[in-house]
Amino acid sequence: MGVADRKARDKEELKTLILDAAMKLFAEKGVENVTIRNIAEAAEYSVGTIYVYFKDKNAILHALHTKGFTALRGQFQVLNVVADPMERLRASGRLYIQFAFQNPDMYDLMFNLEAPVDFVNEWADEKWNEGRVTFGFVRDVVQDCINAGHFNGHRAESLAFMVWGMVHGMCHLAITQRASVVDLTSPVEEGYAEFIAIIDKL
Amino acid sequence: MGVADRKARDKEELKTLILDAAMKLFAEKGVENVTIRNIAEAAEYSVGTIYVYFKDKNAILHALHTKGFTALRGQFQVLNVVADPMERLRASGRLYIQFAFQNPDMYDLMFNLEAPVDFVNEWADEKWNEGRVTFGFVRDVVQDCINAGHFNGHRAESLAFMVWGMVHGMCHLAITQRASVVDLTSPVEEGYAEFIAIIDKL
DNA sequence: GCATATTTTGAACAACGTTCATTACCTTTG
DNA sequence: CAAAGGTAATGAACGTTGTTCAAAATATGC
Repeated sequence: MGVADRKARDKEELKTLILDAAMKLFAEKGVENVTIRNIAEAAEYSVGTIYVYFKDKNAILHALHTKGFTALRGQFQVLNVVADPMERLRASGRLYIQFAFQNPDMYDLMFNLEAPVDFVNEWADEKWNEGRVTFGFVRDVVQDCINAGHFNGHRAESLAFMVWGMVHGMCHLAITQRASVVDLTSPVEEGYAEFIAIIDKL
Repeated sequence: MGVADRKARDKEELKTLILDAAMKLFAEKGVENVTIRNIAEAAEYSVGTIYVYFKDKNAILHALHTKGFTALRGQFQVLNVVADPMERLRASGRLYIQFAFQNPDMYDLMFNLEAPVDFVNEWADEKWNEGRVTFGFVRDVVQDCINAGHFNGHRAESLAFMVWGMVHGMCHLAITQRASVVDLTSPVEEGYAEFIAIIDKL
């Protein structure tokens, strides 16, 4: 096997090597069907080595989950060039949907991974930073819209959560196959178009 | 143990007995942490008996998932007494949110259970009936609103999906702890209030 | 070149979902 | 009532999982 003929690699690289192998397998076989032994084989290391670099399987899932939010946040940065806040809001939703559909497995990991006991404090107690920053971007966009005179009588925090929930909800329903009961060819796109039409009328 | 001192019970009842035991354990320990052996012990039967009544563990999850949608559909029926379609729409969302928060484990099961291979046809190919009927209720409400002159220029199917996505998305984020990054005491309620405010202005 | 520290290994363990030959129970018949 | 036949319940056993850890391999320092 490949275990024999591999080169010496830097230590920190190994962590990302394992993560890359895991992510690749998740995309191929689905998160549920990937074992630590699979990951070890794909990374060309033994099972024990995986546990030297990651406390347990959940730590791998959690690392990928964070990587996903970092990637999404990075994509959001690009939108800062859009001057008009309303257009920036529209584009945020479009980009979010695009991200979800281009990385459905990653998306699934980012939102269906239940907070493991080890990370439960990091989750509930103010410390889930990637999520905080990513939502913060959306809230800031909404706040900019309000400052520009839109959404009269609405508050940024709650309105931003509604928007996040709407876009996430449609993506989640689609990715978990629940949108098959909707008689549309592109439910998420068409649903989002309804939202755009609504805010255009406000 | 309890296995010895139990009475003879009707055959079809045993299936629901097993399901009730499973649901109870899910609520107590979380879906992930419940084993077939747990369920068997709670139902006071042996492991093998579980497999007489259910093909495998997924069949149990799928049965509960369907039970959940049936229950939700039943709750929706009550709303038919609400004459005004717009008020019925608002009430549907409120009831949906209430259902999700009163049965978070059931809700998790209903939407996070990935379509098992055995049921994949039932899902994708037009046969996921409980879901179809439940969504159909929402679409009909929206259609009634349109017929009554509201939501000018919108289509019932896509608008209904947007609404479903919004309410589901907020509930899902809250139940999976993601709403902790939102600086609100009741993110879902306040987010839904924003939606109500928006449609009141249309 | 030897000793020490670090990294990698994979056999072993407990617990899981699942199967199936065996046992226990119930019903029918003479 | 007793024997026969059918149905329901059983739990030991199997393969696979996540995880551990003493041992082996490799790298580093002197």
